[in-house]
Amino acid sequence: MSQNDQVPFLLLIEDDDAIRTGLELALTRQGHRVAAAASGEDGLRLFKEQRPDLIVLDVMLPGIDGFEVCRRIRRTDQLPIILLTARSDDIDVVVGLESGADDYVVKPVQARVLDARIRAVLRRGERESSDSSAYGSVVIDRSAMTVTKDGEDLQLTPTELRLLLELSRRPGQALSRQQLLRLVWEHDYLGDSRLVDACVQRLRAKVEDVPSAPTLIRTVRGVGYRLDPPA
Amino acid sequence: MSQNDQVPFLLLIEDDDAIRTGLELALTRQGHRVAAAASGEDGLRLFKEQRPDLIVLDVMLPGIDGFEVCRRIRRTDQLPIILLTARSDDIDVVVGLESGADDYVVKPVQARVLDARIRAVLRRGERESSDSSAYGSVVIDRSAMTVTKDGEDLQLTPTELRLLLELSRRPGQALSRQQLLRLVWEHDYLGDSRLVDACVQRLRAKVEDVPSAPTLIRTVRGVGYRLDPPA
DNA sequence: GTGCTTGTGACACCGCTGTGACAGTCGCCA
DNA sequence: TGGCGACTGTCACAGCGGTGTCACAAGCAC
Repeated sequence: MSQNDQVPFLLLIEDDDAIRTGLELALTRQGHRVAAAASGEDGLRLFKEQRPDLIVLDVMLPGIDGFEVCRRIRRTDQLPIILLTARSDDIDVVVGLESGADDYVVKPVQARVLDARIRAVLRRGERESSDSSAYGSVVIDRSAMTVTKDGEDLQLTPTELRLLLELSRRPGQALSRQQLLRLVWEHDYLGDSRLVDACVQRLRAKVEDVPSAPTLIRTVRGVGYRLDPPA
Repeated sequence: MSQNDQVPFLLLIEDDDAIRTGLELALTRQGHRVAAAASGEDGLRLFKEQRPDLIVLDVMLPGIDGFEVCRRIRRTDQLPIILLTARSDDIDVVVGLESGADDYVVKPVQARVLDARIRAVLRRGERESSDSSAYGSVVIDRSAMTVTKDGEDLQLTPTELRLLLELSRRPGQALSRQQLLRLVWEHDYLGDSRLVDACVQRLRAKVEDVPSAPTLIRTVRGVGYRLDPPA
């Protein structure tokens, strides 16, 4: 938020000379400060020395590969990491996100695409730095314990608020009724009552534009519910 | 506060070497002056010697833990303290704020996020150190220790005044009855007495235009109370 | 003692919450 | 494509719990 004036400092880890120097040039021209490394080892060293704001990391590296670099960094730090992967290989994507990366880009990559991803990831990080998060017109303020829609207070009840807070701690992740029961109600067993559904319904009535066609709190059939991150 | 120049002077207390040196570097690059300590004892000593403008304090420390460091500092000083906590553990958060911290950040932490929080807390502090703040027609004068409404002295009792001051230290933030009890009364446990409510009621009677429909001191159902910042 | 402040407990009120029945919807399979 | 079964949405209602309010007595300073 206060950082909008400051130039982001990136670390680019990529062994292919042509791609590395090309991206370094392009990203510099897009207004970033860039450091570059040609191997995983050099990358980790540079990371510790220079503390970049974000890392762009090739997956296929000689020696320590990108996934491993990612995991090692994640042990102590949570700066954004964008993976560069050779093909749109879904397995790679999964492993990458599991190893703690924030986003991935498929090679060959256009500098302006990469730049757009970089800015998106940095923006996301800044939004999370405040205690509030926005889902379309709905804004959750964790410190004030209020939820607003188009700027107006939604007056959620305590249970509705807790439910929304728990969902928003894991945006995009489906939570079962059991899990929600534990997280929100601190019960263990739900009979066959409509407890969770009823609360979700009440929450939708306040939060959604069209409660009968929810776009925020989605039903995951056979599982439970999921809070969709903003588009 | 010994340092009144432009660059904020931070004290970082963190026992993990990797995180400490990493954050020290990153924060320095973000434009802060940073001193660092690896234990609670060292931290307290450095604090007395160097008088930083703000402290970033890990909770899990060998020997004196972060909460205790926080409490000891708070006995004599009001400088902003940001806690670093291992997980988004709600209990930790509550205890942290009760021990007198101004904010908390969950580890692993992104340097950018921490920087944003630091600037936010410092900004808040600047607003406060101007010794008066206005909430609509209600003006709190910290140096005179008076509260006026439409220019007339409200004659708050000592407890009412302390309650209002604690609320106004965190405008817009909901505070639980437990937290208020610790901050204002320095008790640990509230039975099921209406202590906080009664005091809030008396304060509202003096401060609000329509005490039965409060606009300044809002009830946050299931949580506690919150002082609304001026529109 | 006098006057003010503060903590306590009783009480009423209001709105939240959980329940269960029923209707509606979705997906699967023939 | 249509039907069936399972799953989900919806609703009304009664009980409950949190909050506002108040009176009173103890504490305290003068």
